[in-house]
Amino acid sequence: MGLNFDTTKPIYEQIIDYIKKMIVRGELKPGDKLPSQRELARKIEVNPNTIQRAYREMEILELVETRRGMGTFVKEDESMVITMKIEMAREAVSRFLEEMNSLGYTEEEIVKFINNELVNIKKDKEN
Amino acid sequence: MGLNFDTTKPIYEQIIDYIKKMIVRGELKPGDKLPSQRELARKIEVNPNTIQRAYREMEILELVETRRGMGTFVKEDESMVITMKIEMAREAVSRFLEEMNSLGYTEEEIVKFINNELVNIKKDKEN
Amino acid sequence: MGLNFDTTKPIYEQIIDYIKKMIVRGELKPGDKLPSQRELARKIEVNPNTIQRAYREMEILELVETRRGMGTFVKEDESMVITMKIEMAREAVSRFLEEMNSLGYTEEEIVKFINNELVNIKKDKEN
Amino acid sequence: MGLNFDTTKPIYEQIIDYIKKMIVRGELKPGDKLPSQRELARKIEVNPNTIQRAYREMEILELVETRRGMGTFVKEDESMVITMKIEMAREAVSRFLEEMNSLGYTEEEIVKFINNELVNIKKDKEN
DNA sequence: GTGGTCTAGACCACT
DNA sequence: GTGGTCTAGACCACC
Repeated sequence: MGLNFDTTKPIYEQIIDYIKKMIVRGELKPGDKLPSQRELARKIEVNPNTIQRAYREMEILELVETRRGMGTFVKEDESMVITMKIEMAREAVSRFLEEMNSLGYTEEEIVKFINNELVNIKKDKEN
Repeated sequence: MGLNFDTTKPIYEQIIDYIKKMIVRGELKPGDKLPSQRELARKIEVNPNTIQRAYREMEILELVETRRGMGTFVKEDESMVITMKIEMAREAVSRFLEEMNSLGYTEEEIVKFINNELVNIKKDKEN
Repeated sequence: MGLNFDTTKPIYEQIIDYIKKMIVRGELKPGDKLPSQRELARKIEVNPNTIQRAYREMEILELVETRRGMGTFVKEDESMVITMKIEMAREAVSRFLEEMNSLGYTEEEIVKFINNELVNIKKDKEN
Repeated sequence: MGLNFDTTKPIYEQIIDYIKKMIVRGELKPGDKLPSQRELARKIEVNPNTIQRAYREMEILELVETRRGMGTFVKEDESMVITMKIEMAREAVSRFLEEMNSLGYTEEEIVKFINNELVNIKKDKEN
């Protein structure tokens, strides 16, 4: 049946996603300092090593850079932010299209459906 | 930070989701027999009681009906299938819109984006 | 002969019936806490899983809601209580009419009979 | 909580009820012969001793009489039939009133309710 | 063979 | 403490 029961995402990946979203939304701008590993660990009640791993992976991906004794900073690379935003949006779209396909919707139906929903949401907001 | 690390879905819910999708896609039609609880348990290697729970919940939800000694069958209720399809699509759309919002996209941008993506996909298919 | 000898109701259904009646009678009001699963299991001497099943079914039916670590509570939905009361009364009436029919009574006779009985009961109470 | 889980009625009592209903409805008239114990046992797939017990109890209650070598017959006592019909109806009414009371209905409400239901049933039949 | 009920008990998460 | 999930296995009823 192709079922895959263990769907947990590692915590460090969830942290990466969260920080990437903050960057993409502009809540963390190029050059901004991330919270210190220890501080963040305390705040979200996670082992400091988990934060360490998340920051390390983001450094490998060149999203952030660590300056010894200074902390971890968002890279000064505006184009990276833009690329990342598009890439993450593409992934969201692709997951969404896959899911709608798995429900048996064709591309045309998907467009109709989402337009309908947006109209509904607008109406809701007006009231 | 509003993080919620435990993202596991219970196995029985994943089974329900999977079967609901099969119904919605028409791979299981009203009146069709589901695999027997024991057979499915062997196949996907979970305890028969877990399957039992999934089937039972679907029965309470009136998606399926069980006949003692005969098996478990998709309910003969075409309108239920249609309702379910729309409801599941709505949920998918809502999750998607939320995610795009969390990336900082407005409604208009989302529509543009998804149309672009669909055009890209069409091009890919043509090649 | 159409006889059906096995008339046992599952324990979990009997528990559901009992609690539904308490809700309908107002002994359990919307928002009230049900006894904890373990406490009730001890009290009526059944396995905690049996209680769990009864509570779970009531949750799917949206009669109660459970809050992790807090307990299980009657839903804050007064209209649900009213609907349930009427539905349960209808079932009782229908069972009764069926039984009277099986004794050979017509509708008119049934009405007469029950009115007579009520008069008798009133008299009994007065003495 | 006053719950009583074992609600099974002995099979021989269920058989007695069934035959009493046939007598009350006039499907078995005073003087009629009941099916032989062996025949009935085969028919409803029950141990002959169970039938034996049911017939024996009905004899004690003076509903039937056994004539050696001839079989078992409904007693030639029309007034007994009438008494029994009333008694069984009273029991049904009493069970019904009890149940409605347990749902929180007063006598007046019960009368209203049952009249309503009867009107509904009539309407259903007309269509 | 099928599903239905119930028990026993482990382990986890939330408060 | 609370409920939630899952496993293991017994026993029963229907076909």
